[in-house]
Amino acid sequence: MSKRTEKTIVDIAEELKLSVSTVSRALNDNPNISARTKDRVKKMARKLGYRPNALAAGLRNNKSKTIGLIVPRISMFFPAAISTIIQNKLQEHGYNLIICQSNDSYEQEVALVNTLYSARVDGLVVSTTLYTTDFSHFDVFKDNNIPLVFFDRVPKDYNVKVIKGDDYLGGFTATSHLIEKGCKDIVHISGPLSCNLYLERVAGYKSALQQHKLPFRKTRIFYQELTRDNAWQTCEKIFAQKPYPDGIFASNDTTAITIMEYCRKINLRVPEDLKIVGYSNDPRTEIVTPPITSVDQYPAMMGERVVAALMELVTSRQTGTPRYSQEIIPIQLIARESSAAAIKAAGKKK
Amino acid sequence: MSKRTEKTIVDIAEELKLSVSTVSRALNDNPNISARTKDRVKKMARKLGYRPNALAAGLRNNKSKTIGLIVPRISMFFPAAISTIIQNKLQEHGYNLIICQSNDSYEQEVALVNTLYSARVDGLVVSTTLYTTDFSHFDVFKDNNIPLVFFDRVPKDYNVKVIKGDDYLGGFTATSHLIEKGCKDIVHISGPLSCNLYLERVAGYKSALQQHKLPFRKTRIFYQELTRDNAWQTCEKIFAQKPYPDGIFASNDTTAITIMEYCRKINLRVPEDLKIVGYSNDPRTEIVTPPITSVDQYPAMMGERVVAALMELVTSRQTGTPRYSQEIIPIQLIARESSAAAIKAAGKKK
DNA sequence: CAAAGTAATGCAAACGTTTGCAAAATACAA
DNA sequence: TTGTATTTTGCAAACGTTTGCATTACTTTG
Repeated sequence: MSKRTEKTIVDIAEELKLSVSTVSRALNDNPNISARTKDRVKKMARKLGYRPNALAAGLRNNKSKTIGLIVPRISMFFPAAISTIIQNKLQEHGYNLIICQSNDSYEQEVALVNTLYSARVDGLVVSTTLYTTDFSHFDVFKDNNIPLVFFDRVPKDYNVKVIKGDDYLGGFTATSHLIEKGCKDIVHISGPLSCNLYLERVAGYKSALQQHKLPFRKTRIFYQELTRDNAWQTCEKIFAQKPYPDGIFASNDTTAITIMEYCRKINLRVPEDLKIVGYSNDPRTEIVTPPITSVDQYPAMMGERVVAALMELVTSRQTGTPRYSQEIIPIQLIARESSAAAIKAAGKKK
Repeated sequence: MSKRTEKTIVDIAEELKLSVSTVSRALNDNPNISARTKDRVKKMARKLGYRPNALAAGLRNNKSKTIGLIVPRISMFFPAAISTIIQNKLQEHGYNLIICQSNDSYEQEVALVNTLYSARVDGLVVSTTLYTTDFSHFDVFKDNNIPLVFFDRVPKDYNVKVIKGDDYLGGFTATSHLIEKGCKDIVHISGPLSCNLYLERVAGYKSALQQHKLPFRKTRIFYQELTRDNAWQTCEKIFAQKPYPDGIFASNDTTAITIMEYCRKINLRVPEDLKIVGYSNDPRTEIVTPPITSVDQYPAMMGERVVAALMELVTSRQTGTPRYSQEIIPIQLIARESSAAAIKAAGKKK
């Protein structure tokens, strides 16, 4: 149907016998265009069905009003929660968001960084792959002084803006909680240590044991991608022989939930025989029976801080070399039945 | 640090004493550029750290290699599941995806359509707001013959490509299932009828009742935004007076889960006293106790079909007026304990 | 009423690509 | 060697904006 119907500002200009510059300024509410002209231009724009071309403007201005986001997976609770916030906040600031998934593949991450750079995004937000230890593919952004913000899974030894949870404290708090509830033999199921945040949680775990004079044993800690399948297999290992642990601190909630299912299968009572703490406070932890204790990471706060940091960087682009800071978002342990003390739990179960 | 370091193809051209056109063609593997030149160009591009500018190319080619996606919320299971698939598939096709959330606000949806048009996306994928009944804001896309695909929440009486679940059958199957399990008085909690798919599920519900010679009563059906809070309130209404229903078909899983929590609170046994069926097969239905029967909508298949349809439209842009078709994705009832027949359930509960 | 100041508009270049057409370089044939 | 076919390269315009600077059109003031 409509062939070359794409109206541009030159169409408006011709129609009104004005110059394109005047039209452009009028549309952008430039102060030294008369009110009358602005009015005429806007009316005509509407009449012609004019639609601004962001590509052209972006090319000219060297800014796309678009932000890139790379997360491992948008279907996982924590990144999903943060992405939601980020998208909504950016929308308020007039930015579009290109969301990409690395699927925890380093190669994909590298490729994505490049295409997002090609798209000339005005900023990039990243939560890295589990296995990203080399960060040089982000250099393009740093070198060209394009706002770059990492959150949650953040780089180690790479000078850049970082917003992360308090993983050390999280690990410490979770473990301490189990100890306080009476656990003496606590297994920790961790993610791979290539990802820094797991390292910190492990440190917190160790530190809590030490502080309570409990022994740390290498055999009581497992490193794995925290999937359902892996969790099940690890359970099989753990419960292949006695003594069983009396507490498990899992570094994500999928794992915690799976452990609980396993317990049900082998008739181990939670929390009487085994206490469980997860991580992230996935809403699933609340609806499962018994509800699972977890460490909340305040995703909304983190998302808001990410956008705030990004906007700061975007507006202060020219102001010399930015000082890269690291922000720590607090955590909070949400105690639920899965880690309740023996007596109380027994009472509740009738 | 680096000031005007942005290298362009003209830098490459100058460096190599070639024309920009040759460089451009070389980079794009144009067949009538000699292998030797291609090689030289690519080497130099790498050496200079050249990065293609997609904005410039997009402006010139009138295509951005970017697709827009508008969903109510990316944190809800079903849209999230589909978005994941769509993003991954598009990535394979070399397209970026701009994901936007309407937050179920009609005004936001309109605004998003416009900004995505401004961004000159090469296609738009939409699952509408609950309250979108006027679709004229999508006309820009139709009129300019830009690929436009709707899924799940699709328009009524708006000639466009549509990929939807079999909602009538879903409603029918869910209701029939409850009847077969012995329910005689089935409540249906539906979304607002401004959204077509709920209308169809209601039709399925009615039709199942009728087919089994059960009476349809207006008072046994509720229309509301399917949130947790609303579900709880509706439960309070439903169980404010006897007779209680013996089955509830909820049009989403959040509602189904909330109903079950409510039952626990008022000591109503599921499935003995009340059987429940949800919709969408949210993974939460599986981990809750008892697990909840739900209607699976094959989100992966739907997402794949969306992308396939989109790509077809993108490639056949010039080929006259496209014939808009409607694709129906099948559904499948996943029977779980929440709707188990009386005897069996009693046995299982010990 | 002229001069000077201010307000409003226009010119033209630039942003980084791609591409139709023309031109040059090379290969082939007679 | 010349002419023709074929391969390879270059010219220049175009995509739709924005913006520094120049110009014109109005006001104001002495």
